[in-house]
Amino acid sequence: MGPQPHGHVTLAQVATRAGVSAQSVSNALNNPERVAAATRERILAAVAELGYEPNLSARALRNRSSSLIAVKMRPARPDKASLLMDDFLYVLNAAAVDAGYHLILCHAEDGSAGEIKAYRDLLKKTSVDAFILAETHRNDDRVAALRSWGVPFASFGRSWDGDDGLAWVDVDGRAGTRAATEHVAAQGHRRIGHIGWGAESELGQDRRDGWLEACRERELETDLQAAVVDSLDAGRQAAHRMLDASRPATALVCASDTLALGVMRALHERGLRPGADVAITGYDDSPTAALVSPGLTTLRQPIDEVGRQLIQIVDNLMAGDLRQPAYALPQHVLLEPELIVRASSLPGPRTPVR
Amino acid sequence: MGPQPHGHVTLAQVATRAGVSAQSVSNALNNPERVAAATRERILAAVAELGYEPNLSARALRNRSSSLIAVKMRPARPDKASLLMDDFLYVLNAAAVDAGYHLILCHAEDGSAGEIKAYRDLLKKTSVDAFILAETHRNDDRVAALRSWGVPFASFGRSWDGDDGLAWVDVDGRAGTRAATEHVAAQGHRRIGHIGWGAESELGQDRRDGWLEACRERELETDLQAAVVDSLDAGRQAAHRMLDASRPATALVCASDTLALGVMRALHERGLRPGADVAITGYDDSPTAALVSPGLTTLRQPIDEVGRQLIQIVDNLMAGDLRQPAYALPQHVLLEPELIVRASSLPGPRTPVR
DNA sequence: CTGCACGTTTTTAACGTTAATATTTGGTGG
DNA sequence: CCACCAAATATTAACGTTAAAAACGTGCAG
Repeated sequence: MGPQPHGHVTLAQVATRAGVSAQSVSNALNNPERVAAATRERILAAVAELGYEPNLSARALRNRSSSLIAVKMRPARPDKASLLMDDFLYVLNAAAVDAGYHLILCHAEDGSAGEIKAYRDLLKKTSVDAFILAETHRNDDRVAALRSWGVPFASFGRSWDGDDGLAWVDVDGRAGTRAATEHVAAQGHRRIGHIGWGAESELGQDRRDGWLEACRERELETDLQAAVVDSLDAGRQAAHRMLDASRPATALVCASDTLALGVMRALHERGLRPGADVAITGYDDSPTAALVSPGLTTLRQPIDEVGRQLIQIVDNLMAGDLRQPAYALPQHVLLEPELIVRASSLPGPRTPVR
Repeated sequence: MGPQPHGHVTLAQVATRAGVSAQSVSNALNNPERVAAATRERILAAVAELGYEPNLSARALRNRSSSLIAVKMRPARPDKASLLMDDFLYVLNAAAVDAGYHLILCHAEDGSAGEIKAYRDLLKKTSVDAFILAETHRNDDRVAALRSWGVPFASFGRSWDGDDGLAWVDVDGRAGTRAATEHVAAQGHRRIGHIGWGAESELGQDRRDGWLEACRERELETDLQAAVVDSLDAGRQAAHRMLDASRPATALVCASDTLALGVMRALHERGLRPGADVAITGYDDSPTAALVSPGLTTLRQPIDEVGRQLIQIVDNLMAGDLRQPAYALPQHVLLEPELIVRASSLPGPRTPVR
């Protein structure tokens, strides 16, 4: 009585079983209101009995839509605290499956030429329905390309060039860094430095601004700042500079966990203790942050929510796509990060007891 | 002169352009030897000119194969050093794309019931061509299910029940732990403890065996061992126990970076220095290992190679599938991990200079 | 009793590809 | 000059689904 061992059950077989036409079965499943209640029940019984599942290839061909959403994989740089890509993919996929889609991975170098070609190929070949981008920047080629093709897409990371047509979900970096700065200020710190990224990074500027604002409100000096690349060693060297200053930093707010871990390395080299001697905060709540000793105070991005929202946006776009090709319903979602306080920013006991 | 703005180019359009039938175009692309050289060139020119890319949905429907390989995403547990899933997916995807496939993510709880149903659904609905599993264990339901369905699949992680029909790629955990043990022994350590996982984990036993062997060869005691769950806190507590022993450990070889980081936490709590006071080694070379201070000595798994091999195996299986349904060409690949020596296992300078 | 509208169901055709089969072409040997 | 063969190309049909149009009652107003 179980389902067939092999040879996928088709619509036609279900139709025969239920004594109706194939189209009625299709309707019963996709447009239930079009078929009479009694017939519908009979059909659904046959579907359940035979264990029918629609063949997505056929449906994709017929509908010109694959229910696949493409996401780009980035290589995990060895030097960096894994940027929650792992978690992000997981929640994104969960949300996608929930909404009836599947995630398909896109492979391309970060260089935009090959990347755009990869997108186009994917689009032409597999009929990918939508794209999820991460880390868009000013004048992003990918955004231009995807829009010119009329494909629904959404970005994790806002449009920095004030492009209202772009749908995005982002996390408020300024508010995050501000919270971290206020937190260390509340511990009594007055010489609070910031280690972040160069001016070419809009994200970096945003995070730095939060520190600037918080310092100005408290009339703290803002001379201790560094704009470096995102690597352990860059953070380490910047920390050494700020600790060698005539009036050295007692707290360092960083734009990433990677940089903060570089600071910890510097302290380790100087025989100083994170927390007790110098307060440190990072950004991202990478797995590493919870695992180092002492634990790293950091900002957790609500990626579950980011994932859900992104899928919802492309889902909407795909529905709306039927009426308007573009700028139908631009959506922007700005979420708040959460400050996770660990020992790296607290004076703590001299010799902690277990 | 560019390709059409929209409305995907079809085989028929190329055929018209080249003045041949659609089938000839199909042949020119898939079975070049069947068409005359002159015609082939004319066709390929038309293909290039129109920017034709085959529609994979149509091809999937016709061929009953989607060129999609399913991989399961796991939730990244907060307590764990990100288990290289990120990197693994990246290299796996790169290898897949290289071989003409795409990776599609599978979502399911780890509980086997729902997971198998998810696999089956994917198989029925999308015509997924193959599966990649990770961390198979003894009497794995998934292996049984996939085999019963006759789907090609390969596993990252060997078959622990001596199942020769299962194709797998794995990394030699025993050799890895042995290398770590020999490394600390070479530093002069004589009281070398091991913190690993319980007997239910075949992987854990394998890694422990490497430590046991290395100790026995050197006639070192093996009384300092702990079998715990894979969490920071478990590692931390086990470390405290081994340091409280009457003849305490001076080196701790761990089955994972997570456990090793727990040991570091314990040392931090006791005011001891990793490397200088107690040598520590981990396993996996998670991003965290390079970022903590001091850096964590650990074993790097050659995941690039793992990814390539896995894809090659399923690729072979899919080719061979035409002749033999199963046990056609079972493949087993055992790779060696690489010991990455960092400061956590070295006596090092008392106060390192930058 | 005819005609018409409505709710329900079936038929037809198409999405783009390719295996299987059929047809054409050019060349050989009888 | 015809029969025959091989190579090259064309035609047919099918993969499973669904939009669109057609067909089928059934009830109701004229």
